[in-house]
Amino acid sequence: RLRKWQSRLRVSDAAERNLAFALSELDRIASQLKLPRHVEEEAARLYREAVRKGLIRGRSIESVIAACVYAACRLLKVPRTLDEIADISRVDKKEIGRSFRFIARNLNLTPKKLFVKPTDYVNKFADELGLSEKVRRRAVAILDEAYEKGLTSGKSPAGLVAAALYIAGLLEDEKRTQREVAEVARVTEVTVRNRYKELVEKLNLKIPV
Amino acid sequence: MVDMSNVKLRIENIVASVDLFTQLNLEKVIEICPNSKYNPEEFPGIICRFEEPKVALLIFSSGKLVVTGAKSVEDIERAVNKLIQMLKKIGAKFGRAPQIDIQNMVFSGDIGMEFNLDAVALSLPNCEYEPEQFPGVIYRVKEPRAVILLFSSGKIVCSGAKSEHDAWEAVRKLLRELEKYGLIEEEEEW
DNA sequence: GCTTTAAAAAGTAAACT
DNA sequence: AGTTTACTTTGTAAAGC
Repeated sequence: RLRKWQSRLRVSDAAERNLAFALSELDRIASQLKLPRHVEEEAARLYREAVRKGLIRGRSIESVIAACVYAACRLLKVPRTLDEIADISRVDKKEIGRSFRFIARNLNLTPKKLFVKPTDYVNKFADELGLSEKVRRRAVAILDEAYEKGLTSGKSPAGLVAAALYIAGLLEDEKRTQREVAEVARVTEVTVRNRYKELVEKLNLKIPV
Repeated sequence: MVDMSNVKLRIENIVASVDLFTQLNLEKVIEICPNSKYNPEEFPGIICRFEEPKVALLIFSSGKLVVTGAKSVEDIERAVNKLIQMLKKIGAKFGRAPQIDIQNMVFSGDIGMEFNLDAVALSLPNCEYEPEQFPGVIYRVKEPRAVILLFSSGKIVCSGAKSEHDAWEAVRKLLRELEKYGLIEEEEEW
């Protein structure tokens, strides 16, 4: 009897310790990424639900916390790339991505709920690049037309937004280099060039020389 | 009725497990396998490649094998028989015919139509689509058990099926779902 | 869970020219 | 700016850590 009681105490002790560790890790990530409080709270809620459903089994607490942060950002439309989260997490991007897909499947986080409009990324990247409202609107128009013409399926949203901002910058005479847009979007210059090439060709854009 | 007349499937890879029902001394086996690799510290089996038929074999001391890379079941049988002839030269005894089980067949294919994967992900239940991580929609079919990767070009990859018939059934089920959610006839309405 | 093996899809990354 | 090679995803068995 006493033994059983003690083991239950031990189990809840471990569970509490794990939760405390998880929440401190969440705090660390949230403050470094300067996430709004509601995003951090949503990530904590997702984590508790994941624990309740036994989704942590076989995964590290850190990868699940990072995955919950990414999921909360997507759910609440607060753009953050997986790379930004992976940079400050101890686990790599691949592992966080796996945990993210696993919790998304099991917490019914459908693609619809997780969908973030390219527009939201436009504003985030444009903020970091110091681009005007005019350039942002032009970039969104380019992205909308690209979507209508079926040029976006399967492509990295970050890469598309980076190229759209690069083009919009050229068209509105607020040029940013490929290197600059690639850096804020966390994609390579080659990806910016590839998307740029396709958008300019298929949307018949005239780039001023 | 689902129209499968424009759908194509092609075998790309077959994985089979084999039991030779004989214990093997791997130290002796490596000496007769030309292009082979054996590092028990990193992997317990011998990794051996045949050029004809073109397959890769994993050979274990229990006498069990894994044959991968084959394009037909016949290739697997030929590879197993070829290995048995080689093993006989180093004194291995075979009292009965090997047991071959097909474990996985991978197909590449084409549905013959382009897709707006955002639209597919929004309406098709139980699918995954994370273009930042992988360009295709991942769709799992329960019965027959298989997974289909669907790309915007309409090209597909079907893996996990245990027969060509199962792969076709899995693709048929995906098409039924796509049709059910109005994702098939689209062509202009992106 | 991991280790190793095979092959395709289409996108992106890393390393070069 | 563009090429080559390599890696992302899916599934599967083997023996052992």
